Amino acid sequence: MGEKIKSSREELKVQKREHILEAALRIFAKMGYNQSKISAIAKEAGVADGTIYIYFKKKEDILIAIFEEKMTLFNTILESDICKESSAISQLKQFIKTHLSVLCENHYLANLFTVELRQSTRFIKNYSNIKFREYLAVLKGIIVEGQNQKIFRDDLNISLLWKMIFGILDQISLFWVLKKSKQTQEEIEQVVNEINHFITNGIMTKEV
Amino acid sequence: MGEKIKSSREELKVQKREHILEAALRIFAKMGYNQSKISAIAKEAGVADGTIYIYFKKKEDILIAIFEEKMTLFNTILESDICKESSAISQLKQFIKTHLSVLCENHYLANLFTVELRQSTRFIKNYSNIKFREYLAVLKGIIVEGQNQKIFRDDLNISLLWKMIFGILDQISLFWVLKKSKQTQEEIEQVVNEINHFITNGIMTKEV
Amino acid sequence: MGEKIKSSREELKVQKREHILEAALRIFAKMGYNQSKISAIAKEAGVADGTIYIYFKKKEDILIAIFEEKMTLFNTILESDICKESSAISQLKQFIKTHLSVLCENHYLANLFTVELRQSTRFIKNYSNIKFREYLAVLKGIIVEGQNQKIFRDDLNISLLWKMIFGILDQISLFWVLKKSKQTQEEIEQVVNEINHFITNGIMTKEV
Amino acid sequence: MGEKIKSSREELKVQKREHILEAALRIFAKMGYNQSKISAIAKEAGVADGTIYIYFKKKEDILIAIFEEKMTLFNTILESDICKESSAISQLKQFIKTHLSVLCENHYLANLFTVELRQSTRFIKNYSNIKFREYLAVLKGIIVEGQNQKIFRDDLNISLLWKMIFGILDQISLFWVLKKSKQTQEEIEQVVNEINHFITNGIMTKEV
DNA sequence: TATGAATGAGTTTTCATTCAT
DNA sequence: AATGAATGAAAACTCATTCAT
Repeated sequence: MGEKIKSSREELKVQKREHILEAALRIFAKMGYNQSKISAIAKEAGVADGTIYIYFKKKEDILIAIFEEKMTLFNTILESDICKESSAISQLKQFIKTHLSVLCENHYLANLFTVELRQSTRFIKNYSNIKFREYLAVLKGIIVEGQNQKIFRDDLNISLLWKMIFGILDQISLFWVLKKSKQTQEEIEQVVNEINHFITNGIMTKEV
Repeated sequence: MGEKIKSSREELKVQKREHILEAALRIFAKMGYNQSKISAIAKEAGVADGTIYIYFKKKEDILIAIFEEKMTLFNTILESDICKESSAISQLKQFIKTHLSVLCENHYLANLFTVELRQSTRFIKNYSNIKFREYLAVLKGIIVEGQNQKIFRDDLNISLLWKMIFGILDQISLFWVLKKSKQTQEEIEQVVNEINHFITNGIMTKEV
Repeated sequence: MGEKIKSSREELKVQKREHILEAALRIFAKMGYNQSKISAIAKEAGVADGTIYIYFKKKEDILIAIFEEKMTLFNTILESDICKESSAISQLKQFIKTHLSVLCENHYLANLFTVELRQSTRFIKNYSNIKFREYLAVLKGIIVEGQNQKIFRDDLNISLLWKMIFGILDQISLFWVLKKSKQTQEEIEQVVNEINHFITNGIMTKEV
Repeated sequence: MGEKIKSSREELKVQKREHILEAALRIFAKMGYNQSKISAIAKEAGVADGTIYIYFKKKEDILIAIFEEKMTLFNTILESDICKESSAISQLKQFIKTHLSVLCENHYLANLFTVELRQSTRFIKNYSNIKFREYLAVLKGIIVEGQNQKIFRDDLNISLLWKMIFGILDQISLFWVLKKSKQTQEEIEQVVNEINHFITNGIMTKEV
């Protein structure tokens, strides 16, 4: 019984923590990390300023926690979507599609990933970025798989390639964030196809 | 005579302004924009804090002024390098090479372009980016030229393509900025070739 | 119980606000409004600089808050003193006496009313002066009452008259503030009589 | 010849000084003394910031100089107007009229006298106010003259009386300054008559 | 655990005044 | 004498973080 109460209490804590993170995500997206005041986040979450510090040690920890949490979710979705596909070529396409769809669905998150995260210098430079490495592992896995399947060229510089692909997706997402209007499902589909075609075949005309 | 004195005075002002911008660029690179104190910039420039405000109205204006100035230079170099090449294919390669070389040469500038500028809400959201549009015009020009020369596919979505290419170059530069070690000329050459190959031909193996 | 705690907390806030206002009044009197630093007020009140800003948004708000508070008290005393008198002639005399006595008693307040308030552009130009209007209403009431009682002339220009009477009292108070030495009860009595005589009968010799 | 050149040079200096004072008066009236920047005065006067300091040692000296200059002029007009009248009763009326007319004519000056001068605490408290004493001497002279002529009561407390009369005129002027609209000649005449009646006869009905 | 009042270090910006030209 | 660029002290105000209740 004591256990149950305790676990229910802990569950409440987890929920409140989640609640604060969601509030912070909205405030960060609206104001930018540096302009976001703890008091604004507290108000948005409906708690007192001090309460924030029961759940997070420093302001930056909120940013990191959101990233951790969201990136975990992001990776989960990504992996689950990818494993449905067997050929590397369709996996890659799915990777592109999931990346863009999820961020398009969640504007706050897209803003965080493409804009805010670069603002926390310490974050970019010093934070040992396990979750981002997991994201990359998925991408790298697809590439290597494609090479094994003899679909992708053997001479690809993988560490260069993932940067290029991530750069492409990040830039498109950034554009959508700044544009602010949401894309339709068809528009996303179309863009995914074009990106996919670009990545696989490049821009040159087919030589005879 | 009055004219000469006046123009010499104005010239001094221009020089001092330049001096402050260079100092600010170094401080921004070292500390990040938000952590850079006006007093640190003033000290680096060897002037009083108040002097900064003779040349710039607000701190953010310094950031934007550096961008304007450097981007102008950047575009000049870019255009001059491009016009030496006649075929769109070699122009594109040159575009990649110049972009990466210049930023690799100038670490401070690369940091500003890839990291600091995204910190300025005003810059990224409200600033109608004339210099950046000029940069894009060059890139778009190359693409269209390539299409006219029947080298590049006719069905390319240009506004998507430039984002992808810019995304690639931006991401590679960002990586180099964070890595901090400078690339050798050979390494750059190698990366340029690989990026160029990727953009033109994609990642798939040649089908028979 | 929650209520009680809350109300006790709120009571403490009210007290501290009061405490800051009293401290500010002393500092304003010593240094003048413009020369009074927030840090000096905070020190005088025994709180941190930032604490001031929990209670007042801007420095000028402190000035206005003191005025509001003190003027309310001032009006209360005035009305209570006046209503003891039945004839307009004795009411007027009491009005003069109370005005001068209260300000003579409270040097800080006199300084605020006669000197500091004129320093606040916002106060003097934009502030719709409810408390001052209440003060005037009392004065106007006495005049009209005197007219009804056929004691005061019927052809008096009331809006001119209150300015004259207020001008007289303000000027005498200003003189005492600048003089710094306190008046004795007898001196005040004497001055009140003379002012009263002046206002009621003017300066001319009685004509036969 | 040397003399002439020198005197012409000195005359130019005097003119430029005057020019700066007029500019400062306008700026002080528009912005208030504390909000008036030296650079704004310099711009209004069409000179460089530094030039101001050739003519005045400190910012406050400009305020004092304006006061000296304008008060001298004010006194001159006052005396010249007064000496035309022979009876103390008409001199007093003329005093009231000149005071109000001049300040009504010159809004900037009225603002300076009624609002700005009280802002410079040092000015009010420490400045040995010769010009103001001259102004008072005129007023006192009229009162004493009236007593000699047996027109004004013998038991008047002169040092109290001048404060009352000055307080009245100052308050009416202040009201006009804040009101901002200019009075017509008829309105002034009317007010002068009413003030005069008040000062001479008070507010009571004539007893039989 | 939750609160929110209190803290005070920290930073941008202003502006009277100076002084080399 | 005139200029106006340079100075740098000064001060209002902010806000992440703490801690008594």
